[in-house]
Amino acid sequence: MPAKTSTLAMRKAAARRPSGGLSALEVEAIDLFISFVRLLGMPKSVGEIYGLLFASAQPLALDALMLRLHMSKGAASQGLKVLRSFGAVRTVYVAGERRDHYVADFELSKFASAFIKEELQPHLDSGAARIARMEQHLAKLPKAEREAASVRLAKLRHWKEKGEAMLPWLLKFLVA
Amino acid sequence: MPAKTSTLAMRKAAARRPSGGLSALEVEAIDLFISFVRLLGMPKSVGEIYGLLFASAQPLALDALMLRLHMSKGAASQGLKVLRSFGAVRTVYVAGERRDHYVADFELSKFASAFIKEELQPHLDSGAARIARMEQHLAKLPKAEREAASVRLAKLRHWKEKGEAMLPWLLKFLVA
DNA sequence: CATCCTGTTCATTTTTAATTGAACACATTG
DNA sequence: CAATGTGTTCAATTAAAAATGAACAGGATG
Repeated sequence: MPAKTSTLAMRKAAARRPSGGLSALEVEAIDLFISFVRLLGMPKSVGEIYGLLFASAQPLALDALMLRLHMSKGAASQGLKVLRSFGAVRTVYVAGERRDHYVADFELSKFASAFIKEELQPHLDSGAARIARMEQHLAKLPKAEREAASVRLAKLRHWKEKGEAMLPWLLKFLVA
Repeated sequence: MPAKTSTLAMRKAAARRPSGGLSALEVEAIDLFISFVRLLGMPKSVGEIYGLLFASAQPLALDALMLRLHMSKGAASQGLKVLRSFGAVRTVYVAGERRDHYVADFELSKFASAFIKEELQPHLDSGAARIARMEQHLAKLPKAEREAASVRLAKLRHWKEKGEAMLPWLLKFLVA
């Protein structure tokens, strides 16, 4: 059974901008999230979608997003896919509606932990693998070069350890 | 007076690859730093340059970078410019050489603090400004919409504060 | 002071990333 | 079971970012 998710006044307000007029508040939210997702290296369409859902009092379906953001169906579908994939957005049941309706999950930490798990962690791992390989190469160098190189490698190892120490902390901080 | 920065053996090794042959170690270092700078949203040429300087036992001049990385003069010049700008790289005096020679500064924290100061901090600031503007808009909304929106705004404020709390800590952690 | 050397800048080109839109698969409906 | 509604995928297009290379400015050199 659906919860009462919107008031009559809200529905009226939404009806007043059926095909794209965005309120000043919505525009600010969208801008905010565009720059946020860009910082994480995601396409701006993802920020647009999340921003609008974040600001919207009602759940929105794919065509509402297309219409109000002037975005193609493909982009909206893909954007929702990545947002779903890390739980930043979820579908809600809307009585008598056939199409999926989406709402934003307010836990911003979902962005952060997805970023950490999908970007930072793999980078650290491949970095560690590369350092290991460099150690192999090191052994084969003539002594003169080896000494200079091993100092540098020690630096890399140190950074790697620092990164590995930081990630869990960062994750905890953001999720808390 | 110049310090003794390279041995004869090193010079010979360098001479063996005058125009681009990169050692296995250099290739690994370059790959590592390419993926690192990409993570920070910088062009890969910056990672190539820093990677080669990091791995190189001798200071390198602009043409050496061009030659060994197969990179245009413009790209090398620009890349060095950004690396200099946050102190990841510096020039060293080399006796009897007219052109500038560069070495990598090993404090990786320079990348991190540059990123924080030039990317994260401005984002947080503009985010704060946007939230303030949203609060203005909020006041003008009809009551029904205002209530839902103010819950969301409170969320945003909370994230903003979290970010502001995190940055100094992060900076300290990385520089330490 | 004319010439060469070194490095920077910036308009153009190339490369890479994101978006579009049409084809498709699948479910629903009459 | 045809027709319609909904959402996904992916080849083609468009837009954004980065690299190139030629023009330039300033400094050294003879």
